[in-house]
Amino acid sequence: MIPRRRTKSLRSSGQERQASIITAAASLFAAKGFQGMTTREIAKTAGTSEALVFKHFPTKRALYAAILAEKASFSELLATVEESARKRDDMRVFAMIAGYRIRRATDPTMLRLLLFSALEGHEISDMFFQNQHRIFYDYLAGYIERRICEGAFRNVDPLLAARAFIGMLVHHRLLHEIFGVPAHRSPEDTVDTYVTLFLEGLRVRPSGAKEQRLTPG
Amino acid sequence: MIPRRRTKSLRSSGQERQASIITAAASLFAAKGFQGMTTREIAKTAGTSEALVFKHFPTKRALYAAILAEKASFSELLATVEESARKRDDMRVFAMIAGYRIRRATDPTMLRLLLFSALEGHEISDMFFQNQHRIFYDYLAGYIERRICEGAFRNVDPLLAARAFIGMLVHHRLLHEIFGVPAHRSPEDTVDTYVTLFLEGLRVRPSGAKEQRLTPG
DNA sequence: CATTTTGGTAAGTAACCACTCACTCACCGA
DNA sequence: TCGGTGAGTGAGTGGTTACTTACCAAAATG
Repeated sequence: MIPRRRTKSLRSSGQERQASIITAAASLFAAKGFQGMTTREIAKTAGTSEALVFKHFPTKRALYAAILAEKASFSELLATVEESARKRDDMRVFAMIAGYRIRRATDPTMLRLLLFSALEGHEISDMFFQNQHRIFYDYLAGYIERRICEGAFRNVDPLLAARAFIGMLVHHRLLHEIFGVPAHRSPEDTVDTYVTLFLEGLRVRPSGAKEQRLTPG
Repeated sequence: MIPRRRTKSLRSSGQERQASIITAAASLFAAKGFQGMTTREIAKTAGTSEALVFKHFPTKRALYAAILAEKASFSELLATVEESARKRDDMRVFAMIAGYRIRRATDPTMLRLLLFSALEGHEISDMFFQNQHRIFYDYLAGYIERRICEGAFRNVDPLLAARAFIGMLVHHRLLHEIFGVPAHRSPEDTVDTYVTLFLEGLRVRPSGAKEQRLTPG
């Protein structure tokens, strides 16, 4: 039933082709958006004909849906973070998240892909964001909330705080990957600056020195 | 030379029409992007014919350039902020910037416009970012740097700190305007949370209580 | 009033788009 | 060896796109 090709053949299996089409389409989509890429380009990039693309995917939109369905989740990161979270090692928790997003920035095309799909307003984009990203914000907000209850963090809205932190990181990538702003600091320095800035803003102050007006008037 | 039309006429002046075409094109561009909007739609939205659009703008790209050229600058905001900056009223400086971007969020289409143009990689987008946004980051970084020299802020990279703050705000708008996340706090609360979080992270700690380990181990 | 200028358009055109069709050919089981 | 099946394609199709052309009429000008 399943064709086991033991020797090299001139033809690919259906799954191989399908994967190569998705890969080609994904890179084109990240570069040009849904409207910007043509089915002819996709076929050429995938090394096949346009007709074959439509043999695998009934419409261009269906191909687009397949792209998003294939894309990564944060489960890998969350599992690693969870360990530091149990130890209440705030610095490490946030540094890992920041490092994951800045240093070895997942897939450089992911941000473009996500933004394009959101801007162009495809329905699947919502699902993508709800399933992949909300859990991430919720996890982080949950951690912050716990630390507030434990008296380690100041009493702020946990979800806003989580978004503030992710906001620093996303914006950083936005500037670099979308707007082409050059990095003027090493990734390590950058991660350290953001994490320290955020944690210092969140941690409770030593008691007795509640207010410190720096400038009179 | 200049046609002074004292009575209503059936025809608009060149400048009026040009403006209405740009307005129509801008809203369509923000909604669908450059590739997503068609010249036919632009004409229909502007209430004229397609041919007239091309009488005013030689190509679709030229029209796109006109859109970006028309769009706002931050000079208004910067002038208002400058007053609080002279008084060294940190809270107000950052609250004004945050309020400007969150409460009465400039033009809700601006962010979409900027992102679309950056993603689609038009050359004019670079110029737009360089001229309109860099000065904003540089101004904020300059203020932070001054406050560091004065001993009010901790010694962090001023540009990274500025980007961190703007990042919180941009990300906030991104979630709401692009990804459709509902606001669960009032704009005032949101601004206050972000500003406090950021300023607490930036201000120097009261001397004598440098380290406060909250959790042993 | 005649004329020039300017605002405005209907009706194209060539190129390009997503998508289809009729067809060939490689491979495999029997 | 041979027929069936799925991989693969060249050459379209109708519709849409950015952009043109040829022409018209309302003002402005004198």
